[in-house]
Amino acid sequence: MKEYNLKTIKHIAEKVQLSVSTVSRVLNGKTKKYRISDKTSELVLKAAKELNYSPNLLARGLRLSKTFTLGYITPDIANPFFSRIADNVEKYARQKGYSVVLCGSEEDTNVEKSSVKILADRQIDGLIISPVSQEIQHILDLRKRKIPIVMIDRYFPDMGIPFVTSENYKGAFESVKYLIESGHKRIACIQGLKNTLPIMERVRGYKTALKEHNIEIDETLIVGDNFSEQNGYIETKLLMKKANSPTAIFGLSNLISFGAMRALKEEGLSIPNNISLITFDDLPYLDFLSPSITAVEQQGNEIGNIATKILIDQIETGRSYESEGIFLPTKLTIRNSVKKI
Amino acid sequence: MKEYNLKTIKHIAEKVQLSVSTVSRVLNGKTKKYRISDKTSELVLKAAKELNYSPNLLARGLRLSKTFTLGYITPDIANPFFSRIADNVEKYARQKGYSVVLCGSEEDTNVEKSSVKILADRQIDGLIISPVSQEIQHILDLRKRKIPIVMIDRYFPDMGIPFVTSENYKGAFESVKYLIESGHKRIACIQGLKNTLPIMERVRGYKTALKEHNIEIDETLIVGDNFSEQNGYIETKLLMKKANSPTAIFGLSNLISFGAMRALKEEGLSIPNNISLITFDDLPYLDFLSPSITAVEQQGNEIGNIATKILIDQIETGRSYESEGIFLPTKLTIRNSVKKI
DNA sequence: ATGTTTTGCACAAACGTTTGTGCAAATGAT
DNA sequence: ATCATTTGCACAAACGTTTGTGCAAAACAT
Repeated sequence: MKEYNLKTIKHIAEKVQLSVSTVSRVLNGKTKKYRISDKTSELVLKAAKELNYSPNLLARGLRLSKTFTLGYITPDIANPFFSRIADNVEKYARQKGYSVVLCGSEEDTNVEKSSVKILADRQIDGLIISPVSQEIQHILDLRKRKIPIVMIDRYFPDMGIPFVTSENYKGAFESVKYLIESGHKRIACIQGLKNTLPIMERVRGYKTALKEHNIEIDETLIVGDNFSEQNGYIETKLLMKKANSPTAIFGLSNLISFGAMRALKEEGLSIPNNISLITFDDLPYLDFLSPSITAVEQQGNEIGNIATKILIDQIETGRSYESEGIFLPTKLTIRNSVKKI
Repeated sequence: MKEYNLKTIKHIAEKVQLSVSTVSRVLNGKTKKYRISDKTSELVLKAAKELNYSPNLLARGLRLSKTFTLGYITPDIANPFFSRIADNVEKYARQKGYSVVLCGSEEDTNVEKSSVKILADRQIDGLIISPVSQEIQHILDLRKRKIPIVMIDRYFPDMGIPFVTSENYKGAFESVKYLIESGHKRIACIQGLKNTLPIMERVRGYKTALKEHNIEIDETLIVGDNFSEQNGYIETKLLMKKANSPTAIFGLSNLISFGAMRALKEEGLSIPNNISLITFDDLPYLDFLSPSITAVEQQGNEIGNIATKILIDQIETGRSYESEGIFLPTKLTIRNSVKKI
């Protein structure tokens, strides 16, 4: 295998006996502006092709203070909700000429902070993030550097940072309403991370639905504190041991509900006969379970696309996004996991 | 909000009235080598902290020809098999001080080519890739530039490029053996992309198992040609319309089998009474379906971790990996989707 | 006091780009 | 033939680092 020396603009310049500036201008299509003759232009292009030239994006980035790089910080890329978003973020970005560097926050603010710093040091042009907590100074710091940011799923309102999320309140409200209309009164709600807005909004939807139907809110039925499968599992176990156990569970995320299902199965409780279930996040397999599970669908694809579009728009126009938050409608897909009682 | 000017080494130098070289050396902990006094060292560190200095990784990368960046090219990050791998790749890399830029290939060689080029231009230190096809010149070109590469899942043997994959042959062999021992003779096999090695190996395992049990191979039962859910769906529909339809289906990936299940459900065929099913790729929900689905588990976490470890080892030692391929064992988890006949 | 070694740092080049400006040569006008 | 304009390109600086080398001043030795 023969040694392969990376070619630079300089090599082209030497080969065609021109200056690097001329070569650069030709390669960047600025021949008119700098009055490069067609003859030299062709010469340069031919040489570039022959040498298999490819620009060093580090150097360009350094010079231009523009890297065509986006950061994407996600709590858990293995979660299908986030991986679907990542898929769309990456595709959209690539189509627009941007690359995305993927960083995990592992649902841990300190990890998130260090990921933000790494991305900042890499001089990203913009950031997409689903922030772990309400601790956001590191994100505001980024903004001070004039780096556009878009939040996904989780967000902070009134900070002037645009976000794309679902109609969490409405989605939860409709679900619980449906449960109530099916005759349920003791409805448990297993939360994700408590101080995230989607969860706060979903819980608010849950509570409002109960109130509107004159059902007293039993705080002992509002349990859980993170997005893990384990959380769903444990809380379900505990719920079902209660003296006055619920007749329905509303799981506020896919993993939580999965944990709930695992617990119910272990306990020999059947859905929907012994207990009804509705979950946030729809996934294809939910339709194949017995019973199939009623779910609140979020538009993961659109969330990713829109967030990336907004971000790139901000980067390229310099304008900050006019309307702060975008709430995408959810859809309650009714299946067979809720019993009429 | 006050303007925030990014601080450079130069600003520190001015502030403490020293040269940039001294500052750089202090910041890089090279005080002994260059005999920087403790006094100046402390002075510099203090100033750096005060100014909230953070290094520009582009500039450093340019100077050092080392970016601490890995590329990860995957056919479909939304596929849980790949997103799990991505999760582990990113975590391992981060722990070792590397970032990963995520690129999709969309199961398309041309997209893959352009992704490779983008990453190369970004001067990545190494690449992890699940190549789409056997067309690999672009990957060999990367290698000519001395950029270490590790292949995941899909690979080409005997090219001197290390890879981490599953024991596809054995996993398939065991599955089909199990089907045969359950009394099945007409076993269909729905493939993914035909010219990928995992598929070739799985099909080989399938065929060998049949042969060893003196069952004639019926090529019309070997169908399908890509990894999509649709492929599984369509091929299953066609299979079940056949005069002599199979009694069992072996789906060679999670999405394929999911498509198969959808088709079977639509056709009103029940698993395992009307047809048995085994799938490659285990996922948590398979245990919750009725019936639960027998599956060949691949160690996604380990694949990601090992591949990243190998890659970074190569980058940092400069040695190419001694043994070319790593085959991780699969595990057949027997559930209730196969009927004894 | 003189010579030698050590200490402590600064200078400048380099990594590969992009771009404002300057300056000959070619072209045009009269 | 002379002057003005246009054409076509080169020079050099800059982006923020890192690092080989050079050179005073300080410390030491005699």
